[in-house]
Amino acid sequence: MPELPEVQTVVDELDTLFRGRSIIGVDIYTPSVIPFTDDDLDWLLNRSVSAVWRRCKYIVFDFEKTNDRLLGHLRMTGKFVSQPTENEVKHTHARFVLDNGDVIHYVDIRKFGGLKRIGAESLQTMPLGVEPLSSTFTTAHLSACVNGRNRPIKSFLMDQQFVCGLGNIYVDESLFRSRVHPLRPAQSLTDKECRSLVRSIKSILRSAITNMGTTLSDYRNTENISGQNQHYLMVYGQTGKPCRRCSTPIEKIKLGGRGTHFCPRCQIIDEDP
DNA sequence: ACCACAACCTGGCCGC
DNA sequence: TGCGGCCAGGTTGTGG
Repeated sequence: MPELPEVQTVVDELDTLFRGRSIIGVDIYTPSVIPFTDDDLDWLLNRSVSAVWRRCKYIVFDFEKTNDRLLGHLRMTGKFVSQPTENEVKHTHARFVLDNGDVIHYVDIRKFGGLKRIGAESLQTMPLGVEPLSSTFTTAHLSACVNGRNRPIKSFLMDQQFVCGLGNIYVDESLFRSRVHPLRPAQSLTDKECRSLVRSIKSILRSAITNMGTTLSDYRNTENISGQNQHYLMVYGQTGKPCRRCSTPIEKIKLGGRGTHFCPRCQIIDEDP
């Protein structure tokens, strides 16, 4: 479910809920999802949270008086909620009780996501690329990365080791805005197209964060409220509908096992027909 | 080194 | 109603 804008929305709320609070109770219902040992629980209980933040699509909990952290990932259907509905109670795998009485539940239908304790240096050794909203994500960086890579530009952008945080929705939307066909070999992009893509990606992610993320079915923020960005999608999930730029019906193909949406007229493969 | 693909789970939807 | 098949916002391991 969640890509960078959704994770950012969740993290902003988690930071408000957790920062400065101590975790005074932890209940684990599904150990495979939240594999805390007794040792981990001893470490965690009564410890104060200093910050909750995001790296790519990972959620990071920092604590006082320790260099260890909690690292979370929502994968497809994970969410943190303070107000679970009846339907979600059966998919709750853990709950955290804070010293102010708040209770935050980790809910995950498909059980792909989860939460684990990591050491201080773990984050740096993970194969994660640049943050797309940072000043290090530039035309020069993208141009250098696509050099020598023949895979489709969509597959390249989905790979978190070059640029991280993008997923299926925002890759399709960014390629549409920059009029680049998803099947174009990455190395075939011109500098001009790389420049355009960098700008599209930053702009689309920022708008999605402003809109509190895209809710298609599962995604909700911690108060179980939907995002609003789904109302602004140009190609994702728009199969058969007229392109909002040229009225040609939006097409959907399979690329790397993922549904891929594009306008066959705006996003051409051949640069000079 | 690069890249495609199956696997991990559950639930919703569509067609028969 | 029921059942099979396909789809889903992500990542990882395997094998060519």
